[in-house]
Amino acid sequence: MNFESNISLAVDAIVFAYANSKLQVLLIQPKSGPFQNNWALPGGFVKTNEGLKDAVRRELQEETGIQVDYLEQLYTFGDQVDRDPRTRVVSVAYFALVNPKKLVLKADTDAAKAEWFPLDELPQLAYDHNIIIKVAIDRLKSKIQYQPIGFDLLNKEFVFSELEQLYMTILGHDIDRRNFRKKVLGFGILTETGKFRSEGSGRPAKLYRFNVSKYRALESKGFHFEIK
Amino acid sequence: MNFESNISLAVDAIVFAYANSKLQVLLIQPKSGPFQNNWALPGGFVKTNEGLKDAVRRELQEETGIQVDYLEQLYTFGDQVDRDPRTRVVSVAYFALVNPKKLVLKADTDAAKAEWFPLDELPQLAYDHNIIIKVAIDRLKSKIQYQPIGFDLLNKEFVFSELEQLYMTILGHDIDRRNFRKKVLGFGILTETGKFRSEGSGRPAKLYRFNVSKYRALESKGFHFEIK
DNA sequence: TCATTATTGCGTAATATATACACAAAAGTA
DNA sequence: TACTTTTGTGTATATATTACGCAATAATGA
Repeated sequence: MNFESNISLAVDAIVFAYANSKLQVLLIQPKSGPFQNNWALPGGFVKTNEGLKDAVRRELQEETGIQVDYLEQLYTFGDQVDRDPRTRVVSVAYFALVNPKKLVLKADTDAAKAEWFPLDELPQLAYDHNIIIKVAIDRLKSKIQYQPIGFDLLNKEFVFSELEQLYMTILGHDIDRRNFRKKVLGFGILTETGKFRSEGSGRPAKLYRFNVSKYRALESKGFHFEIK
Repeated sequence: MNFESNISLAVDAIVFAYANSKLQVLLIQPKSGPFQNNWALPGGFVKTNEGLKDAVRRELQEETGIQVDYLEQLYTFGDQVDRDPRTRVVSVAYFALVNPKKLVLKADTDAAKAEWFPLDELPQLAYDHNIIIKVAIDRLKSKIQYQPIGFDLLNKEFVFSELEQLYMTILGHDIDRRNFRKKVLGFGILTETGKFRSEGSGRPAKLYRFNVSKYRALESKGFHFEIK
């Protein structure tokens, strides 16, 4: 059996952040290749002795200096043989979330030019990356409804209106403040910090924290997170 | 940039069928390689100019002679560098369903030895295929709850008790016959054929058919299939 | 052929969940 | 100190889910 392959294996990362009531995607400016005028998802070829997830983490570090808060495999793009005009490349796309602190990109890495783009202002994208982003948005939209991953898009301590805004932005429909609060608090997975935050005018808001261990405990007892 | 790769790309298929109130998985006996004494998932290396899904279909045809009724990408296994003791192999696993007619495997293809195994009687498996199957079961379990893929495991014309049994088997808990029927019929995605089936003793049962176009129409109007 | 057994088909009441909706409290601002 | 902004809270209604028993139809065997 011959193990030589003419297929190159790459990974790409779709990193989402949340700022200004908008979802943001992290893009880089390719230094080389056929798409130097376009922006692209961070990513690159997998090394022979490197796990896929490790490859994503490495590329993200190298190209953007970012360490993500949530990372999961999204989909492997390899049905279209000419995705990359140079050679056959199959790409395993990963889906990542970061909290707002990561929005300021450090320039002190050997990072390529990297920037955040709001979803509704995406530039021309390289390869099939617009399709990949679409798939990632779908995943985010559906997963945020049955897994508590939204908290990874917020600061550790957050205010109810932020959580609510986040869900409205991602799901694309209004949410009743009272019912939302009632439901989420009813889960018993948030801890009051006792602190308040006062942003401009208006009554100061209670700061909450997502309680991972409580969530895990409830989950193992059959609790099922769900927000529609 | 150098495109040579030492990573081989494979596809594997987890094909489920439903028989004797049990889920069955399709396995093959490897002709070569380090696992000739074990059974393995059908699959093989992807050709340079072949889409991933095409590769799965080809391998399934070659190794088992089967054409599946439902096929979707499951997960790409590539975090463990030594999954295959011979060389680095990343495998894109696909998840497939077939109806009961396909349970009789044709011997007239150039198929390797292929057999159906009930999930609770799986033999020793090659590579990390037991893990892959576990992931596939999880997917089936969750997906059958929000997509009408269960019908792909039944004959075109089926009886309510079969559908109910299928769900009980996969979800692993009892279902109230009346509530189940009420709910599913309420969806409006089944068509009565007008025919009946009498299996042994007992009152003959109405034969139904899954109405794909009705489902699509409802879906586009916001209908959301869900069975817990 | 008639009683028995097995399986299907069906409705209603009780409970739980989701939705709709308005006003007071706490801060900043003019 | 009046006005604006934002947060925090409860109740009534509608909807969905669950629990539950009995008659109809066929095969089987005494």
